[in-house]
Amino acid sequence: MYGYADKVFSRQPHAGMKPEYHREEPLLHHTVDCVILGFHRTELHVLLHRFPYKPYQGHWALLGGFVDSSVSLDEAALQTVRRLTGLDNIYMEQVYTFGNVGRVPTERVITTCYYALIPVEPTLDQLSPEYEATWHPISQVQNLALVYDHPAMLDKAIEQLRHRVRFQPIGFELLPEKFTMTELRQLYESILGRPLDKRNFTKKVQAMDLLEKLDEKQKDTSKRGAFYFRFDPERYQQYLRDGFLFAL
Amino acid sequence: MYGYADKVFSRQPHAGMKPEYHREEPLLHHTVDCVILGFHRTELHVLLHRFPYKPYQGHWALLGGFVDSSVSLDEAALQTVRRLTGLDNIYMEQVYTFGNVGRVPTERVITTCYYALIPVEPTLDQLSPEYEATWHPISQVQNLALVYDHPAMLDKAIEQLRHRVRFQPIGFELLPEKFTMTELRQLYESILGRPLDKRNFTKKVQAMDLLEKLDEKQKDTSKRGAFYFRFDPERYQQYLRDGFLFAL
DNA sequence: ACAAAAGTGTTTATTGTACACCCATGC
DNA sequence: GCATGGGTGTACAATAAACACTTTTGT
Repeated sequence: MYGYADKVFSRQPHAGMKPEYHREEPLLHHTVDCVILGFHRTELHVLLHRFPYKPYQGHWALLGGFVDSSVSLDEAALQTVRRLTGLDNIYMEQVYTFGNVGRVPTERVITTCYYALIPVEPTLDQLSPEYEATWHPISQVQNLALVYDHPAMLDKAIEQLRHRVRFQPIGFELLPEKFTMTELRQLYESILGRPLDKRNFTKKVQAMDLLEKLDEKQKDTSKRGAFYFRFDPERYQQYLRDGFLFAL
Repeated sequence: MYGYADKVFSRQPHAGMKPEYHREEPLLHHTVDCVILGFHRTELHVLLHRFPYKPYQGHWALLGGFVDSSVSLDEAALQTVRRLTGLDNIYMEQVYTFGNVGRVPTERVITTCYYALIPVEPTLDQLSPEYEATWHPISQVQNLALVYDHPAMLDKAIEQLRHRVRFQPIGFELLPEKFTMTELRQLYESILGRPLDKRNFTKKVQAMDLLEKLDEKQKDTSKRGAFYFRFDPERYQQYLRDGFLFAL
């Protein structure tokens, strides 16, 4: 998957077509785990839940789910996010598949990791309560002792997002409809993990002709106020399709 | 996996540890498919075999294999290459996991795609004959009607190799010990799918201080002869670890 | 009046790109 | 002597990076 979900619905699952040469082949458990990312305040956050099973009960973990034979991997990942957040039509991307034998001590299971980009605010008070899920700033996660190889999953997801950010726009998925230039820059700073020059950043963003400056100002963070911008949806879609090179 | 195989051996496979919450979960077939790449003459080639099962019997396909619960995904991929070529200690990288429901018409199977980089010459007359495998120039493969979603796998593998080539050295895996500057350039041209300026290429490669110029000349392709080079193993390993930026 | 964040251009250094001729040799 | 691929340097353009002061306004 790359971008928004292709709607691939399940069909009659191979009824009676199972060929001879598959009959005797090994069967495995397969799960998806989702690195659900959002931008809140000045930093990227990840949505974690408290792991409910021993021996890691109570530890923080990415949310995941088993894949059964009626859904695609992509759908399974989408369902996981939907189950937790209620959100649909989510931007997701596959990251990597973790398949070492001992990665989950109690069980052989292969896990495909996805990351999802979602807006944080809509989820703040409607996270499905059964999961005890909360948002954590990316910079704090290393202190959290995630279960299994979830730290590696998170690393790989961030690495991939860092790469992606250079070739396609991502703000739409993570920012509210209206946002200030400072917010956009802080988003990129948080993803890339380093400060960016304010003037050069503004220059480059404006050169892409992707933003529309609004008349309205945000006055929360300064007396003077900062102009809001929003994405030009057409240019945004075009860049999603064609890509760009956003050297920061 | 990234680079050479970690030797992860199987251990006692979870005997008696299966937790309650896994007992009832769905089981699936999982395979690995390998895009085995090599550089021959002036072009990148891919090793394909004739698919032995209906309904695609006789079509060209990537070689793959089932994953069972005693081996990691990486090991399964290595075994696949070893089975076909007899080669061990292969450079491999995971590409993507394909998990749509209908991707294999007869069966629900999830497949993780890897690419492997190997030298072609050692394999030329010792390919395991039971597979009817042969090398095909990358530029010709689109005419070949590969089975299932193997065309997409090949595309993704090449795309990833193109990306990789910009950040880490790869010649060691694909070239003989001694090679000419022209051969090295043709390798990069074939991977990137576009011509590269001879002078600029030489300049950039030499600036990396990665090659050692030998006294010996290759005289096959010209009267004048071309100097052989070889990689400086230490610098090569260093670049593999630390990466570089090789803007071509 | 002052604190706090917003906004705005220029200069310099670096890097990428384009380009053409002579060289060495085997036939 | 000529055909074939091998080998080499320079000039120009584009891009990235560094950098500091003025503006606005709520308190």
